[in-house]
Amino acid sequence: MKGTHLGEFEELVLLIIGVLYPDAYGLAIRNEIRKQTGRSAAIGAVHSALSRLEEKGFLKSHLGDSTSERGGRRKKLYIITAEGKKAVEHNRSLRNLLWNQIPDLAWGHS
Amino acid sequence: MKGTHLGEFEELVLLIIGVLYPDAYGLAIRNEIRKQTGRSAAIGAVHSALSRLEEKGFLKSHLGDSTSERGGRRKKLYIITAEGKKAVEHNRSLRNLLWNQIPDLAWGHS
DNA sequence: GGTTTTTTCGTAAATGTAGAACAAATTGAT
DNA sequence: ATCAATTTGTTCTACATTTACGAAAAAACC
Repeated sequence: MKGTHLGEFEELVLLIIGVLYPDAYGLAIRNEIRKQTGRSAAIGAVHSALSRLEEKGFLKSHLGDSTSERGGRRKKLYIITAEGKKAVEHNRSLRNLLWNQIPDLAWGHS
Repeated sequence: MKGTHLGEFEELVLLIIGVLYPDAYGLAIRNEIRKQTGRSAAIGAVHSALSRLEEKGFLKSHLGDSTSERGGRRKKLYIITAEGKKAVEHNRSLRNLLWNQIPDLAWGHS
């Protein structure tokens, strides 16, 4: 499955980076995940997902300006690549396709 | 992450089971995945996802009729539970929420 | 017994989780 | 001005869960 698919957490991170554009970096992503989903991801989890996504070509990174205000290391900012967009859209349309083929009866058995 | 989240492949399997209702079982699921997505999943991968989904309470299984025609073991048929439905819908609405917050500019950098 | 269909089992690889260790930038004290 | 303390952020290391693959075992029919 290497390199080809988007894991569940990876996809979440990719979407969050879109929401945060253009100021998406590790800690901000972690905070936005908590804010939007209530899920508390460890910082290491976020960064390892980021590395994998960049390896796969779904993200690109660059260092932020050094003109920060209050101390702290420079941010590593991430943006979505064309490949990343394609992957997210592919997932989205596939799920919609399947969703529409599911008969009402299939839902909700106890 | 145990028990709480729906992995990427697990979610796909869950949707396919809906599409196949009420005749979803291991091999049929494998074939439908190939048909709908072009992705060729190993039979073992499908069954291990099924086991986990059932453990998590997202699926329920029962053995199919023994009135088969040509030899072959009895099928283990799967249907989605109310919990399973809830999980899929939760994922769906969360993604839509995020999707709608992504500005156009965020997409498609090379 | 032999064949067919399907599930179960064992092992390996990729992804997800977690937090400590390390690094760089600012602040404040001397 | 220099240096330690603080703050903010990333990298590293270890382990758990999920996904992948295919051989082996089961069950049904001839």
